[in-house]
Amino acid sequence: MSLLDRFFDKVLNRKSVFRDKKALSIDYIPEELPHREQEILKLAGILANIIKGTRPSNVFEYGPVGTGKTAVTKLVMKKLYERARLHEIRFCFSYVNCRFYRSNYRALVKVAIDSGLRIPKTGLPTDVIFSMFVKRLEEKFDFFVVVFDEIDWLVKFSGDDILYQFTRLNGDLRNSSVSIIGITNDVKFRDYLDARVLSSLSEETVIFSPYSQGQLYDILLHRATLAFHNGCISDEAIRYVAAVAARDGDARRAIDMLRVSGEIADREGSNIVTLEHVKKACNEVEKNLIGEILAALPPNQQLLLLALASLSKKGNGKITTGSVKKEFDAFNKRIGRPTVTLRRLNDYIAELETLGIISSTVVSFGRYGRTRILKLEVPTEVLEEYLLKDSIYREIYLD
DNA sequence: CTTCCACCGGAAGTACCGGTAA
DNA sequence: TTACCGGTACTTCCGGTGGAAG
Repeated sequence: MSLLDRFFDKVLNRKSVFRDKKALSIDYIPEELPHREQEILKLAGILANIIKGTRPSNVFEYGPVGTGKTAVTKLVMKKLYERARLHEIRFCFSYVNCRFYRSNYRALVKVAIDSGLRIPKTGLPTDVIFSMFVKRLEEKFDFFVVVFDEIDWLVKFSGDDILYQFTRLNGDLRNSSVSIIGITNDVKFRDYLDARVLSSLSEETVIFSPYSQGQLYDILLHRATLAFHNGCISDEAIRYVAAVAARDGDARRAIDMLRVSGEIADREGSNIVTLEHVKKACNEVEKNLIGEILAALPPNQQLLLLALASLSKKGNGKITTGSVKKEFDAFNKRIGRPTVTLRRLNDYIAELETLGIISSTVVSFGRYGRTRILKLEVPTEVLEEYLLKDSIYREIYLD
């Protein structure tokens, strides 16, 4: 038997610590959501009107990342759907993650498709699709609920036109009705929303608060019993994850860490997930997060970060917009790629700032102008590790 | 007090792309 | 094929603006 054959056999025969890894995936929705009973009941209470035959209020859900907004909503919608079918109520819903459907047009198409219409991804005018959707509603459904998850992305990129249209849709509908659930974690979201839309959107509000360490422990324990074989994860490991994640009460990150811990244990051929595995996982998750973000960035933004890194390495004081622009232009010239205007560069800076990769503060030097002071929020070594994989970047960076 | 620097950031426009309907 | 539709990725234009210098 060859080396490889023996290796494959070994992999095949190796026992995994996982019983059901799906239970730790991001889009897994368990039947039970510990410590979210209040929120589930509140949301279900609002939507239960559908079973009774009256239109439920629009709902606005607010809370930081990883507090169960999406999970609670999906769970309630699923149960509601089953229940409505039981009572032969013509009910349908659409779940739109606005991070992916961030233009009015795309979001509308997603909703229309979920209502059962066959719509091309592009090419049709918006109002045509809207009237197709309205017709569909009148013909097929008594109730329709649209969930806009991460609704702030939609509004930020495309304004609130579509929300306005949806909120006033009920006035035109005779046989059916539409309700909207908006979900966000952006505190400032309310500021850039039209007052009319805001008031009709928040007929009801459900607030989600971060999990405490104890609550995180319960959640992790619950998921771990689903995902791991009995006794394949130590209690101290779970406690450690709960403690780390308690910093920002983010259950999604905690669950992700648990999954990676298990993968590391498998990789090392261990039959139990130990504290060591978990500690490694914490580092890996953190690093991967940054790496994935950096890799997904458009080349110009990567180059901007490189320019920033190079300037901060030279270390001659504060880095202003102007100095970055100069370095950025120089880099582009060396690669032989056209550069962009300062206006566009400002947009890059703003985008990188919302991603948390850089931070900036406006300062005034009086006579010597007003500008922004830029700072990298990611260690330069980490940045170099991920960006200098590209040989073109290496050439221009190491001067 | 006024000036004026070095930008900021909104609005509108341009070019190109992939798609549909007639 | 042509006339649209919407998206992306910019550019052009231009009216601000905090505060040291004059």
